[in-house]
Amino acid sequence: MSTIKDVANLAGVSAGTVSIILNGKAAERKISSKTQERVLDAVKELNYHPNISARKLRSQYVSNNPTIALYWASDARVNLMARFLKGLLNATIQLKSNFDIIICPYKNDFLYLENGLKQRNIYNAAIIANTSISDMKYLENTVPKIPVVLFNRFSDKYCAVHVDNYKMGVESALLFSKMGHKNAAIMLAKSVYLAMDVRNKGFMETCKKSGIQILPENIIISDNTIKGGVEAAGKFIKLDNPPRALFCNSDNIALGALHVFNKKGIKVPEDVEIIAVGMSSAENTEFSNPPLTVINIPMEEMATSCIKIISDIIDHDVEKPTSVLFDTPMIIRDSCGNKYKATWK
Amino acid sequence: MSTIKDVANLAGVSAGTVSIILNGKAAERKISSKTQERVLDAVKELNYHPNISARKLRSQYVSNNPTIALYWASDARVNLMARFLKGLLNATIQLKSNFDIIICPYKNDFLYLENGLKQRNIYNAAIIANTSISDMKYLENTVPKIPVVLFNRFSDKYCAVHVDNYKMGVESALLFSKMGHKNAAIMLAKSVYLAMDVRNKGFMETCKKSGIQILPENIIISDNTIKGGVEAAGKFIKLDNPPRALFCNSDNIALGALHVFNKKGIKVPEDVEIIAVGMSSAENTEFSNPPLTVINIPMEEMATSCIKIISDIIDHDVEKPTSVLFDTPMIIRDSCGNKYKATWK
DNA sequence: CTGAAAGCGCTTACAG
DNA sequence: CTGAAAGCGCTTACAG
Repeated sequence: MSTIKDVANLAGVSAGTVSIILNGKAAERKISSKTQERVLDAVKELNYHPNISARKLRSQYVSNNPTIALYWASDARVNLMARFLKGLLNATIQLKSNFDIIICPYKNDFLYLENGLKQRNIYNAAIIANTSISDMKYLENTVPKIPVVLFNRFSDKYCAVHVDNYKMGVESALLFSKMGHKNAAIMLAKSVYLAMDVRNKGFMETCKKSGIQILPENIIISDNTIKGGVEAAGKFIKLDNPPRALFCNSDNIALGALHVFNKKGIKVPEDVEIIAVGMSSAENTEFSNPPLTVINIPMEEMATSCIKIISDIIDHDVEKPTSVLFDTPMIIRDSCGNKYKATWK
Repeated sequence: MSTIKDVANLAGVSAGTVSIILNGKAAERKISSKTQERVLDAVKELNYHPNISARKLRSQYVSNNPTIALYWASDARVNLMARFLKGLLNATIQLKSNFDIIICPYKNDFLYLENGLKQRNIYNAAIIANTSISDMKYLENTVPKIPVVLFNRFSDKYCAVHVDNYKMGVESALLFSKMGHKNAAIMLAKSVYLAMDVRNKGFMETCKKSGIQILPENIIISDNTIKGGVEAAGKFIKLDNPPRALFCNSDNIALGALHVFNKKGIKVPEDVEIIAVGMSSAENTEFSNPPLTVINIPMEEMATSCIKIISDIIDHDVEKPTSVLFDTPMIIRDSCGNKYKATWK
């Protein structure tokens, strides 16, 4: 990286002159056009671009906002990011935008490569989202140089904003049980994320306890996309005895399944009842045909909470790791449990 | 804002000592625990947080990435942001992540309050998205201190990545005309954005030329949300003679309308044909019931293009404002024009 | 155990 | 018309 001095040397002028020209004050300071030309040529030749840190430091009238890194797995569902960012924007507006939020895409399982966590001179703090199992292992065994808040994950060691994934599975199984089901199917997003596995576990273990059978062939694995749901439903309808209860650990999958069911004349909830985990925008499941019963993960509120914790940390108001557990309310709609709507807690 | 010197003074030590303690090297340097305590107390009392710019400047082993501001209207559709960010992440990964992207939420009509454009010491360059009419006016009449790329807008004065909104409306009208329609309805997102108005104009003017009538009562205005579409459809079905051709200037609205039509037993495309402008994630319209015919705005590719232009600007490879116009292909699906699928360009 | 000083890359008031 | 120098807030090698 070349500096203003390099440019000055190449152009045969002083650094101050280069600065004046680059800041558009050449006319005002009556710099000769020849000098200007030489300087601009040198800038191009050296591919010089100014060091913003130095500029900021020097020109102090600029408010110096704390810089927050948002580590987001680049292959994670983008819809989630949208909901997250919505909450985050709300928070920054509420808190009068006192932070610079920098988006740091990372590859799952490779969080350990990120320098921002290892050095204290890049960001003031970090929010880490979508960690894989091995990313979490890395975090458990390292000491980041900056304060960290985990999004949608939990650890004793860190501040965390999370939900009870196991409970989501449990409640879905309980509702199916209440509806009298003895068999269930499950569509799973294949995933490097812990959270989804825990959901499945909660569902399956509670089914077992409640006398609901889940045959191995009724466990269908797919991508966490609408298309993935379409493919999963293709397998589902070919089953010999398709269960009349279906749990989807992501609403994308459920929307894809719904598409296929509608096309094939399979009626929801008459022929099959569906419960999904609400990860993407609430509107999508609220106005599907039929509207889907979902367990809603309040992404926006969780994001806001993240920012508030970060804000407290930066103000030195956090003594030790604190975590916030968000409730995940079951939103009963037409696809399952409508007759219990009034009584379901 | 307090500095390390303030902390040092209050604690009665030198700035160097404070730095050592704050960087976790107290043990290694055998700083007495009393001193450490005094310093940490002072940090808290002054609510000190380190100036990242100064840290970066001093510790040069940190790569000094150019900082790009992403100005995004905070009330704009979040789904759009998701698609945009997807393209942006792809680009940063492709280009080996040579940029720091800072999210700068702004309020529509108030872009002129943003300091980042007026000073050259905050960001190296900016992408501006979702400008309102008055924001555009501001941009036309000002000279930003940093390079700017407009997203989904056009101006002679700036680099821009955009689409032909008028043409979208024209092509929709032409397809309806080809299908033999003589009447059409239109559901419009009420909007501060220019782009949407231009679409409507293109549609309406071409309808007129093609002998398609749009009665005033067949122009329905709603929010650019699925719920908005639900409400608009509520009005639509109460019309005395609802047209059999419906243009929605956003796919959100179309999805909401579809929800209502399905519920009321109105068949698409038999009873009414729909064309929508595809702004949110492609999957949503691909797997609706029925799948929607859309004019797709390639948000992801446009975002990637933005980053590439920014990259060229920073490398001094852009002489004067360049703009990239993206094609918006009509994707024919079941909701309209299926019989022309093969022949439609 | 702690301090004084140099220097990161810039900008700007001042001098000539 | 242009240059030399100070200084923004930090960190670190060095001195004691």
